[in-house]
Amino acid sequence: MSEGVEWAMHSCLNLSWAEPGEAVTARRLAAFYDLPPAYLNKQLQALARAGILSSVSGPRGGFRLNRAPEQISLLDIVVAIEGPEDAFRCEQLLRKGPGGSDDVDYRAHCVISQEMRAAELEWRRALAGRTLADVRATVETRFPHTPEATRDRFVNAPT
Amino acid sequence: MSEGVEWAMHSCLNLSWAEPGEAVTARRLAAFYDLPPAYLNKQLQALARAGILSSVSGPRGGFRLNRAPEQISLLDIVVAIEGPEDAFRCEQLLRKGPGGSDDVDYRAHCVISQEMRAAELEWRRALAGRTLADVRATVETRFPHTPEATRDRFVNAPT
DNA sequence: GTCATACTACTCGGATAAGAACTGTCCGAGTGGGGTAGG
DNA sequence: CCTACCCCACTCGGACAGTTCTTATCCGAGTAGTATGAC
Repeated sequence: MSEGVEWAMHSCLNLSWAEPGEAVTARRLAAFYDLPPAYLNKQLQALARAGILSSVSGPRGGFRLNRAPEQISLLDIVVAIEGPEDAFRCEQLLRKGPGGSDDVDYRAHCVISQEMRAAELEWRRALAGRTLADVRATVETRFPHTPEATRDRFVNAPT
Repeated sequence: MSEGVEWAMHSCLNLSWAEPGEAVTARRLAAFYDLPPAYLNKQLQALARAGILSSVSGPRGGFRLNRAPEQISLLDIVVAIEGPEDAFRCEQLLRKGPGGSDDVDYRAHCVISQEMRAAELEWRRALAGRTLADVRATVETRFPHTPEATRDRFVNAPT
């Protein structure tokens, strides 16, 4: 899995602590964890294309959450970065096997493909059932000073 | 996910239909689906290193299942090819964040890491709960001629 | 006829290239704010 | 003093290289079977 998923998760979480309506630049988000700003920008663009973030150009521009954290599942973020296709992609080997036919969609009929898909469905279900708001609430319970510290850092970023 | 996982699944399934004690060469297994024999051989080597297959060199050599199909879970095969590490690897970004410490293992404490791990655990649980014997039984129920057709092809492979 | 031996063909195994995907960087299009000159 | 305009700095956005991982291939080590020759 791409490393950008982790960056996107942490950045969305940090954005959820920003002042409402405030746009945060990719550079400031990158400064949190010493990430390459241009590359993080690329990931944020993907999140914007997926409708998770909205982007504003120019001075006072940046990114902000486009939906309430309750409406953003972890699966949404993963899909925005990794794409919608399954990790296990059935190449329909059975077409070339004994008794294989070109008219059959083996992605649906191959038992192995079914099992792999069922497993990935469990993974997706788990991620779809947790939202950014859940994560934020858990963090705030364990580390109550985090929202304040994050907002501070938005304002007083080292660069 | 590597394409080799699919090849390994189908090859293990085919091997489960071989005569007991019969070794099948990588070339014959590759002929099933027009796969590159040398590259499939590489995947079979990984399965052998993982203890799923046993390999025999020389004439009359090849690969065969090293355990009963009931003792081979789909997760075993995936791990043999893809390796044991998680798809989502936590880079411990929080170390560089506000209040981050070098002495904390954020793979265990970061909430995002925990959520991603929980989801992958569901995926692993689903794969670990299904064995090669389960898949074989399902295939034999739906396509009763498959075992015979497979053994035929082991003997009369086109090359 | 029987046995030992050398040979050959065949297989796995790891070392070696080609290609693709991920990672990282750069510059241009567009925008909002501030300064400046005029009224 | 107020207003309109222009300039500029700043940000996203997509196009452009570097690096790692996956995919694919090739040749050598080792082995079982076979043919051969001696006894």
